[in-house]
Amino acid sequence: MNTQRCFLQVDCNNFFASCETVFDPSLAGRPLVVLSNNDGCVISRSAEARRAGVPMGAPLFEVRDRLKRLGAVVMSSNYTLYGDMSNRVMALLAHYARSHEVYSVDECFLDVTGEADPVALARRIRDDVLRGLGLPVCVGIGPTKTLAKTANRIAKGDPNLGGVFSFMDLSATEREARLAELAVEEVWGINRRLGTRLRLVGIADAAALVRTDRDFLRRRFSVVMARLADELSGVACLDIDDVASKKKMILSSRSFGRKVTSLAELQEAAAMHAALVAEKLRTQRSHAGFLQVTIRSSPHASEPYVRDSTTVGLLPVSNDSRRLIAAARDAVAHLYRRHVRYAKVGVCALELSDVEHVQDDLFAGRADADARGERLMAAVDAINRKFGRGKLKWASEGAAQPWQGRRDNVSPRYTTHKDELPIVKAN
DNA sequence: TCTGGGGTCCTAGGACCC
DNA sequence: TCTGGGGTCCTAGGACCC
Repeated sequence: MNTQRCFLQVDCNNFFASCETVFDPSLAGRPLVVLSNNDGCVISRSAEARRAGVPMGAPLFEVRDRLKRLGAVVMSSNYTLYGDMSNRVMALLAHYARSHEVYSVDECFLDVTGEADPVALARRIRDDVLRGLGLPVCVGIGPTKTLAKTANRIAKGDPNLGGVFSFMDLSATEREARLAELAVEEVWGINRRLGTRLRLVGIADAAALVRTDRDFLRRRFSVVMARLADELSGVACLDIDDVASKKKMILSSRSFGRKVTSLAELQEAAAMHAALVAEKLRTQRSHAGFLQVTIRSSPHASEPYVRDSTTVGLLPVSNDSRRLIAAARDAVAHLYRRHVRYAKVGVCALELSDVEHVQDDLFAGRADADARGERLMAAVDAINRKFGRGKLKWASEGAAQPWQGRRDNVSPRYTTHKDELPIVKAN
């Protein structure tokens, strides 16, 4: 017998803003926004800020007056806190299903195929996450991942649903009616550009997409679009990806707190990113075959936009911070142009391979020849794990780092740093 | 003055081969 | 005068996600 698949999609509401509120209850019920790195844009809003019309993604300088009028709280982002809370949510969710997929920092898919009452399970999950971690979540349920995702969107949009919506027991007519209410741009995987192209051929809502001939979608758009239509129709094409696969590229980049014109400072920043990339490579036990370095000015400034990048091969492949730093510094020196006001630098590791499967190079010798280097990196990582990232730095990263971004109002790292634990006072 | 960061997948088109 | 065609591999760029 063919059991119908059943997926739950759990998504934290306003995740970053909610994390802040958990540890500072005085924020509850107030308009609150969390900013991107460098205090640039709004990337998370409390329900109150959303209702007041603060747009997602808006640059701070454009909405600053409005936020002030609203009496809104404006926070810098605290990824240490959000990352730790995310781990706690995911660990809890893993208990409810035979397999689960951590889809993003605040989202998880659960495979609960065979579950007798998925709606009851979803309500229990909601209660447990709220009680255990203080975070509100919505749960979408469907026979495919895309329908579960869509159900979640419906649950989020209608307060009467109590945070849970299911496609499982709807008749074909009922399902079609729900999908007809969903603009095509609101479907997972369709954004503005694809939405515009779909509308040009008369597809304006999710129900219309389901009715469209798959061959046409494949030819006119892509296999992804045809698969999307299948998924929305209840035919499961996507499965749970439950083995955390290794990254195929690892990058680190950041805007500067102010424009940078000196080569020395650019190189310091590039060295810092290279060291971070190397550390991430070691964490997932990979070597990089190539390093790509990009430096650019601001695309918003009045002066001409400059964006230069170069890719250098690492022979033999490596995850040694010193080699990546040297390569990044050389690359920056090569790309650097005088008089450009640089806004950002990024370092990206490509062509990653497992350290367990080292491909020896005929000319460059054995990749693992430097056992001392490996021990050194292991020691550096151990110290930084124990005492906090960045405790041990490379001299070429610079000491003062005047190019670092702004973080004017960052909350304490409540859950990961002993000296920043929240203190509860009892009267 | 001030506009994020880290990823994945797919396709088109050129290079190259026979 | 007439100047092939089909297959594969690779890369850059586009589009999307959160």
